[in-house]
Amino acid sequence: MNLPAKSPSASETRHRILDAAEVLFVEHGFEATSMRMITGAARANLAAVNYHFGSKDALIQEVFRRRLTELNRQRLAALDRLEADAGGAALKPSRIVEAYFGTALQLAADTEHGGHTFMRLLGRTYTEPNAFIRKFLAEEYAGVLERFRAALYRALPDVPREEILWRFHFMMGAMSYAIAGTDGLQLFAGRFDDADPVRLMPRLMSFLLGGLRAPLAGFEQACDDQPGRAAA
Amino acid sequence: MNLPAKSPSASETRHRILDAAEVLFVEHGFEATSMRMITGAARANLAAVNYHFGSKDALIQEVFRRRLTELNRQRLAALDRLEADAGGAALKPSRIVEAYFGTALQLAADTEHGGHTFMRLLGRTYTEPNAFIRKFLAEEYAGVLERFRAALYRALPDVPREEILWRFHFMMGAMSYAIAGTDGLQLFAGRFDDADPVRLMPRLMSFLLGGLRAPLAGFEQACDDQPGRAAA
Amino acid sequence: MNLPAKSPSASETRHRILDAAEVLFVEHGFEATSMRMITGAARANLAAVNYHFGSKDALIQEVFRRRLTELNRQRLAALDRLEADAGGAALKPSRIVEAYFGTALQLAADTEHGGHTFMRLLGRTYTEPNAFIRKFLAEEYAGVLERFRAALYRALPDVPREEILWRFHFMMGAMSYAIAGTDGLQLFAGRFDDADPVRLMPRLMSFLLGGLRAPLAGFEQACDDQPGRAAA
Amino acid sequence: MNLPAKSPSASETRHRILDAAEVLFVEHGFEATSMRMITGAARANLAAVNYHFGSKDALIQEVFRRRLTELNRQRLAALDRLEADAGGAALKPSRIVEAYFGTALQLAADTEHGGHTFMRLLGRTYTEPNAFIRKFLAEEYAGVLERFRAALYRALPDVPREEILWRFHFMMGAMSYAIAGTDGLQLFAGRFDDADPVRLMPRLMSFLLGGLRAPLAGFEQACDDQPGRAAA
DNA sequence: CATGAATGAGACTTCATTCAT
DNA sequence: AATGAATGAAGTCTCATTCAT
Repeated sequence: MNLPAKSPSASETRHRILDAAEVLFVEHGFEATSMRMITGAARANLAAVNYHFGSKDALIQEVFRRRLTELNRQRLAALDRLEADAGGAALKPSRIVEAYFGTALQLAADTEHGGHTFMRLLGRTYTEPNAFIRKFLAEEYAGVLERFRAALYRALPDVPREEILWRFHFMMGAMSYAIAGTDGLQLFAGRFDDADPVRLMPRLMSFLLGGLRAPLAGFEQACDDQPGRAAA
Repeated sequence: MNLPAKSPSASETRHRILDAAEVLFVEHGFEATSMRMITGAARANLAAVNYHFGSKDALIQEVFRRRLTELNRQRLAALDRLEADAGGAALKPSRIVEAYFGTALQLAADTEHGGHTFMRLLGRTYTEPNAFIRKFLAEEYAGVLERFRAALYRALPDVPREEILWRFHFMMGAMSYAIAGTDGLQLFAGRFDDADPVRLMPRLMSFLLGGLRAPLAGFEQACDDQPGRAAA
Repeated sequence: MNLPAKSPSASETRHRILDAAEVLFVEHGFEATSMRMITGAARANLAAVNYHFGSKDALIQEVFRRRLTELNRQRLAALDRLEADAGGAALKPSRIVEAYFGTALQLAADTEHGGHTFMRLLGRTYTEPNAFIRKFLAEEYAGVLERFRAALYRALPDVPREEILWRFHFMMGAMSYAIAGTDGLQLFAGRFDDADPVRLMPRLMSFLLGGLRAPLAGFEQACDDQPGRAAA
Repeated sequence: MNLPAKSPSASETRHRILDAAEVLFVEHGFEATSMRMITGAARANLAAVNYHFGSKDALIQEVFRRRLTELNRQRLAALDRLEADAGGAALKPSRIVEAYFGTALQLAADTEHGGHTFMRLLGRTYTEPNAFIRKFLAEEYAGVLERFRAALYRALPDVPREEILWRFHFMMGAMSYAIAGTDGLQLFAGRFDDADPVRLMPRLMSFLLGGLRAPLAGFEQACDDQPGRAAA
């Protein structure tokens, strides 16, 4: 099984280009990655990108589309399952957050099929200056975000909706940076002995939910300011 | 002090270039911002950048240096004050976080003198792929981070050090994205009626501390999963 | 005859390519018309041109050949008829000019079957810099021009032969430009309310014959310098 | 005198590029002339065209502008002189034609400073398919043509204005082709022993005026159909 | 008879940088 | 202190063409 696809319609070159581009985009960024670098790494002709995708921009778009379509499909499926299980009752916010960020973290933990690579790329791209990329990313996300936004509104009826959006925003930032920034800047170079993406999940999820549950205004709650110890 | 800058070494052209570059770097990124764009916006000769700074990379470095030096000086000063006030006792973690992130948020709230612009740039740069930029940013931060890391270790003696680093990491991500991503991707386009950077501060701070205080492992704490209401 | 073209050698794709190429060549020129444009407009595969014609140059050649062969056949037939009618006597120069240019103008008046399109293309091609095109056009014309040159020599025995050639040259220029330039440059934009190619014929023919009959050297003939009014 | 201009502001490279481009455009056409060919011939760097002109199109435009401005200035000056001499009386049509076409032919006779080269280029360009070139040529000509059109209308008050425009059109065609086509297609290859552009002038002028004076409609005027012999 | 995939060559343009002035 | 001219390298993209199917 898993024989190399010989069918020309599956265009094996096309896939090699997408894979090579994904890796190089993470490593050097979109602008600094030249078509020559991509086709070189993909063992393809320089003109192959334009032949298969039309332009560099279209290639970038396809790199995202093939992964995001699947990721967001899984996110929606997870949310569907939650709602089906709840049977009309309001969902627990933590479950919603898990459905959204857990799915992404699972993809980020996949180091075998490029999932980790892609999530690093995606994390960085949220602050991408290129207008074209921003635009189609927003379009690609529109549907999913709408669903999760509505779910959170229902789950947190007493929280001002604007605050919900902000916290969702903060959570996305924490996750993006956690994934994209770790191998990048390495501000605490050498100190992350354990950058295993698998173990990132519980750490990040705990942080995110802590942030989500934090008191709404001000931060001078009477507390000892120490992380709590989870009940076993 | 504060003499009228008559000195030719203070070269007004130099400042115009730095200001123009800062704005353009935020808008288009480093690679996509050409020397022509910079010198054009700064009403300077194309060769002026190389004349004043030596190279594009050196210009980038200087754009960061002039702001980061001051920002990190303020951070250290805030930490010094805290420690002086505590008189040898352990600091409250929330105060440390305030000293680090509050200072940055104050700069981000300054829309008059380019502070906001710079913080957006800085936020994006944490995930910058360019090796040269990563390297000097790490150097620029080394001292401050060392101090704050040590302070947090002392303030949270019972928390595994690795976990402290991770949470610091998550907090930086949430802040960076909150500042850099807001005007960028706009995933929830049009829904942020209130993107005022001044009001960002309490919101973000509350979220960060919530994350910092979250239970360490797992997230099935017995709680109602709702954000708390701060005591007045 | 007129059997339904079932023969595969008549390949309908071939004709669609020729028709599309003719139109595009007029619109954009040879160099600026790519094989993609041609096969796209002809709803054919990109490789179809090379398959059917061998190369782009061969296609260009065929676009001309299929029309020129017929046009020049008609020209020769008209001249044959004139000579047959004259029964050995010298021909009137105006009849010869009519045989040559009138035939072309008739083709140019055919807007139904691409004749107009082709004549615009032909008109422009007389000044085509491409060596290959010049060469085969010259060959294609060699026979016809030889016959008409000889006829004019006979019809105008007192006029230096060099002058005859020059005037023939001038006439071709006037006609080419009249056909090719009208829809193109439009120097007098909007002023040609009547660009009907059918009505072009008498106008141009009158001009050509006026030029042909003009005094040979100098131009200070005693005349009122006004166009004559034709006798009804 | 005529020392090589050392001043950098006169940018000698710029002129070399313009001269080289003019020659190559005549020889190969705009599309088939690459920037490499131009800068190669001008002994300049490949980037020099973009530095001095901004783009290939802008270079094309400048090639025309520098010559056409002068040519049309001379045409207007000639017309001004005619009108001044006439002192309010109507001009002879032949004088107007001389002012317009004679000036052009004089430039075409200048083989020393590229005038001949340029006129061949100009002649071909009247049927140029490239929309951009057509547009700016039309603009460049607008003023001159307006003046000459008005002058011809005044000089030929009894001739329908539309007919005047057509004949002007025909004359431009005859001239363009006479200049541009001679060295090009060479339909009568080898037969023009005397292609001397200086001697072209009286020949063409005679033809043009013959066409201008031709009877207006139909061409069956009672005449012997022979070119007249000019009165000495 | 026809086509999808692929390619080598070359197109125009832009880049950061240098240098003489 | 500053600049206009110039350049080598490299960018993306399009070209006509080929070939296995």
